[in-house]
Amino acid sequence: MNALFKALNDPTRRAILERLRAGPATAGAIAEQFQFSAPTISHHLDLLRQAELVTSQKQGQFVVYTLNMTVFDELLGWLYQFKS
Amino acid sequence: MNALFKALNDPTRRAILERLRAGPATAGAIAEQFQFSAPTISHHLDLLRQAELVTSQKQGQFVVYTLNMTVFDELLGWLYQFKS
DNA sequence: ATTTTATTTAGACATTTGCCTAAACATTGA
DNA sequence: TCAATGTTTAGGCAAATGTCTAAATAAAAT
Repeated sequence: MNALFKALNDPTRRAILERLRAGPATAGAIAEQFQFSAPTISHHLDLLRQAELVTSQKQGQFVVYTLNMTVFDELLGWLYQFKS
Repeated sequence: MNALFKALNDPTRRAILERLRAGPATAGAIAEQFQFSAPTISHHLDLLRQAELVTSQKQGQFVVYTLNMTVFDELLGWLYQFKS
């Protein structure tokens, strides 16, 4: 839960998640959309992975990142306790 | 949206929200439940108020904090885009 | 009036965060 | 094998964060 909220508490990381809604993408393709350096984006991706918001698979020299929507359910569950 | 995620990115603040599910409470009553100093809790309450997750009304020398569930809908809306 | 009680504001300090550049690692292609 | 490409790791730095104590503010009680 901590890692989840931490990962979401950054506009760049939230934008990465929104980008991945369109489908999996390589680290490089993701990095192209932002003005930050590749290492910076790599670090953001690492935090998203720690929160299990994304998964990564190595494909040759590329690393493909994919949204993991499973974790959203955990978050929704936490939020729903406030809806009653 | 930024203030919202920022406010949620702290276990003490999330615990305060959960405390307020049981009903409104004064700053002092909230602070009693934690090991932190009153100023620290006051600061957390300030961040929750900035995110509009809580409202506060002064009642005599007390300040009563109340959950504001309205903002949760905004968050649910953001999450929902990932569910399809 | 003065003191007590409730809360916030101010200022300091250590830790965490987000960014960078340089270097390392891993895979592909000449 | 050597060079090019894609990505991560390492290390450094400024800004933000979470905590504290001391002081200020405001209302209540004596």
